[in-house]
Amino acid sequence: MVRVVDVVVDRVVQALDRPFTYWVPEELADHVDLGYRVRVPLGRDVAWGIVVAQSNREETTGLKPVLAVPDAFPVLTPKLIPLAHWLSERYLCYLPQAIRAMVPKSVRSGQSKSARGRTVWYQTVKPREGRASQKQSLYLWLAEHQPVTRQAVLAAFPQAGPLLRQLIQEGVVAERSAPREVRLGSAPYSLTPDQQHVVDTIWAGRDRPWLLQGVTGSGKTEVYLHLLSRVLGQGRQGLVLLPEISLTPQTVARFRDRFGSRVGVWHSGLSDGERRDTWHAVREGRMTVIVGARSAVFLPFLDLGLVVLDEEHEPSYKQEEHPRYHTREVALWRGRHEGALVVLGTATPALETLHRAHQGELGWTVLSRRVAGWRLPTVEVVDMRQELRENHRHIFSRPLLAAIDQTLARQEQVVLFLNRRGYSTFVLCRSCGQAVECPDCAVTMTYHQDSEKLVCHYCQRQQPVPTRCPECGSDKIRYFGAGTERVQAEVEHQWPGVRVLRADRDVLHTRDQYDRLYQAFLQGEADVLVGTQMIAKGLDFPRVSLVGIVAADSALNLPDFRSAERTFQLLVQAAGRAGRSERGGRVIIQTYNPEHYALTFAAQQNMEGFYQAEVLLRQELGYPPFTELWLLEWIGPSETAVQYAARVAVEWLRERLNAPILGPAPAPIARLRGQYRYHALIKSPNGEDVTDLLRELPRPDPVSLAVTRDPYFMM
DNA sequence: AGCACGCCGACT
DNA sequence: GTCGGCGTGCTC
Ligand SMILES: [Zn+2]
Ligand SMILES: [Zn+2]
Repeated sequence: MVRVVDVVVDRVVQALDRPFTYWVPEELADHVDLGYRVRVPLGRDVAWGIVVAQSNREETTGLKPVLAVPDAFPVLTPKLIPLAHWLSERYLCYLPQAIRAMVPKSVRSGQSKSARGRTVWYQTVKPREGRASQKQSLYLWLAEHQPVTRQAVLAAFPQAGPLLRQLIQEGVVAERSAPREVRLGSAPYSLTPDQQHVVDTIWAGRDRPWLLQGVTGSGKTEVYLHLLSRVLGQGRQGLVLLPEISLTPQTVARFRDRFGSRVGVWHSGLSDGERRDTWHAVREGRMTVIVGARSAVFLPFLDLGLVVLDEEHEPSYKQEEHPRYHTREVALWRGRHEGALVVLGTATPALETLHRAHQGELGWTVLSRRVAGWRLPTVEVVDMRQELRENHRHIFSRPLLAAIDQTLARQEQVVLFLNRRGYSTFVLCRSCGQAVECPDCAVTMTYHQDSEKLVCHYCQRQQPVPTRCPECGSDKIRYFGAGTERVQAEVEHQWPGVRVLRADRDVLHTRDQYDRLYQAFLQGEADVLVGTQMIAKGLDFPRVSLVGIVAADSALNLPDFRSAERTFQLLVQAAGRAGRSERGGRVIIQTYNPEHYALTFAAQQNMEGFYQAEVLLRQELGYPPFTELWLLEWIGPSETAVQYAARVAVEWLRERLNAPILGPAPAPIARLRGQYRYHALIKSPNGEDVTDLLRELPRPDPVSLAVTRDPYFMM
């Protein structure tokens, strides 16, 4: 009998999208196992691959041998192998693509085990004072990142060798062969009776996934912390997933304060060394709590007991590159297959999630009261059409102007939301009516006053601001559609001396900058914060008593069946930033559609009312959760070729599929970066299998086709 | 995806 | 004569 292994080779092509079988030479037999990386011959070439199955055979004729096994651990832990298959089937991608998304590159292409010495860990053991020096900054870095391996230290400080030795001699840093718990964390806070009830209810029903629907400010994080304690008490591990933007030092600190150095962080800003250290610590069970962004859902937990998906309605949980998975679905998969409790937490559940709760597929528990002393804010809707009719054309309505006045007079803070960056969203010629478009995209360019440029928000292309119309040469150029820069300027103009901060992608590039701005506003270093949706999430500003939503309709008119849902969620979440203290709060929503159900229910903070209205529409129009959507996008440099490919493919599908197909039609953004784009949307009634057909779909060469199951971005 | 084989045009 | 263009075919 000869041992053979099935290997998925790391080449992303249709023809190699299946395992290949190799025989295992005697001398490698002890080193190769499920999930291990292997070097294998492939044609006349040699390639990397991962073992996804193994067995024994009598004969090895026609098989080639495994050439080498570089690691002493599986890069894809055996529990995760079925997940790779599930991802590639469900989201229609190649297996190596799924594996690439699941295993960090620093692990996949790490040093071979022979080259990797014994792992040495460094931890601070005493505080150290000192002037700003190389040595002191190394110490501070260690204190912040500990426990860290030597590799990680050297990655951050290439010259750290001698300094490390000195720090160890001073006795402020210790070298260890395994990290020791430096901080045990504090005892749990006591819960409110509501929170206690929720924890007990979920724990009693932990054999199934739960929706925790808690109004903004109801203390969901405290519930997560208590559930984590219970899971850790069983000797298991916990994962808390957050939108990348919410993964601030304060958030992490709340978990670190409770659970000490057992807590690890996972996000896109980690260095390769940090990533590899954390990955191994999770796999070996040394790290028991991970607070992380989307991709943390693939970490190789030894014994996963709890997955929390906070702000579960957030669209950023949908991956935009292949495999285009939804973090919620992966979290639920892991819960099912690894026996972990899954908790989906939010004030404004996704419609699909709420539907599952109604159907009994999810346990459902509610925190309907804010923590002691906080009241839900009062919400007023201002009809901007009426303002216009009464000849008030300012971007701030009279009620909002008055409210800002009063709030500033009381020395309280104001938050103003607007979901558009820049100064003016478009630039128009008054003579010929032509708006300035991006040369590469079929969209108008946005005027940015900060940089004094026109910017395309889809391809980042920049242009000088025209003084004359590029079409007709007229100098009657006008600016329309206010963005955050304009709102900031308007506040500064209207209330001279008032300190205004702005939060959008143009001023906040890094997590650090975001954090500094948050701290500054929290400390009262400004009176008004103007921002995009990046400040609508779980931020906690006790001194904010007024939230103004400058243009509630901006998401409402997007060509997306979720536009009402998103508007509702954004309004409720934004309103939740007001009144996070006993001071109470007030929210003013400016809109041109005051009678739209997304607005009326948001003004009432009425999730259930919105759900009932929206679910009826979804059913009538054949959208999720009543159908499964597949978005097909054809992209290429020639419009006729793209259109033709789309038409042929959709015809081919219509001959074989009962499900309704919308399109093909030019995409809402018909051209992007010089490429033409056509869309079609399959509305598959739940159950009909579209996957196999889509796999066989003809794909003529010069046009590329991307397939997205359950699309979230349909532009 | 890589890599080799193969069969036609213009180059040291 | 041969160097190289990229069409076609294959990978346990
Ligand atoms: Zn563009
Ligand atoms: Zn013009």
